[in-house]
Amino acid sequence: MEYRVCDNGIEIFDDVDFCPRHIFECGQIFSYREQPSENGETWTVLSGDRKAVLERRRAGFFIVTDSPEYFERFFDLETDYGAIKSELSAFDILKAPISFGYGIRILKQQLFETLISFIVSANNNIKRIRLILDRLRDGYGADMGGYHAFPTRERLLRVTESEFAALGAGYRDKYLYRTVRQADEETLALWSALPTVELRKRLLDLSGVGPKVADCILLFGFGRGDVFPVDTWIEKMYRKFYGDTSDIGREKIRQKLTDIFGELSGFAQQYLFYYMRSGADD
DNA sequence: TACCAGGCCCCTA
DNA sequence: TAGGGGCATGGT
Repeated sequence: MEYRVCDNGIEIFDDVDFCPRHIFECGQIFSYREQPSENGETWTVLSGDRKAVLERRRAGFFIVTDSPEYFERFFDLETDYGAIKSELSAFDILKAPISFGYGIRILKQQLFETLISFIVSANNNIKRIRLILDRLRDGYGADMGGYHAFPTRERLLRVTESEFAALGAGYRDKYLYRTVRQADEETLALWSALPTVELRKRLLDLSGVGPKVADCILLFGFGRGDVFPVDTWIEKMYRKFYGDTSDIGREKIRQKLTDIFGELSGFAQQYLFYYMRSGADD
């Protein structure tokens, strides 16, 4: 994909392998907003303490930001999604989902933010996840002038269980309280050197992190493509597409799907998730 | 008004 | 090791 990094942002000369709506609404991130604008769509996205605004251009987009290099990595611009889609299109099950979510890119998000966000995501709906995480940013994140940074672990150490509950986190309050004490940004960064299987074990030791949440952190934070998060939507998809009416559990579904898609599991999963959740499979 | 949501924890057997 | 009840709360 053709793009150019400049002082005040990034020019994207493509609207096929890069679509903000697909990227943001496919469920991998919660801190974004669409604004009505004259020339179509404008999006704001926050990552850690940084911000970017995406504006429509004639044949692509312009990403306005003070941190172009950061967002070049964040949007995974160096990866050839055309090649990934081409390879995955060999699977019948993915033809329609890829056609539907053609502009998806897997974001490379902050580790601590991804950890906290996906603990909140468990057994929750996306609108409420966004609500809770917005409150977390506004309540405990540094004021960056117009928006709040994602809170640091240092700051969250001073948040009580009942304060987490007051954000609307419900019974996840204790998971958040415990995990903030179990994991810090530096340790998570060190874990980046571990192979996926070992790294997954470390994540599963954290409170509120089960198989599905661990796989999301591996995919959206650590950039591991060899994981396939299985949630309620993927389970529905699996049962429907493969006509499986047995009592197969999510762990076995996960094993089957990672066997099928290998190193591209995470990408396949994201096209399928977006397709299913949008109700486009009817 | 029920049922559901990008599930996890913890107790049984 | 596997299975299942319980769980906060907002969306639909």
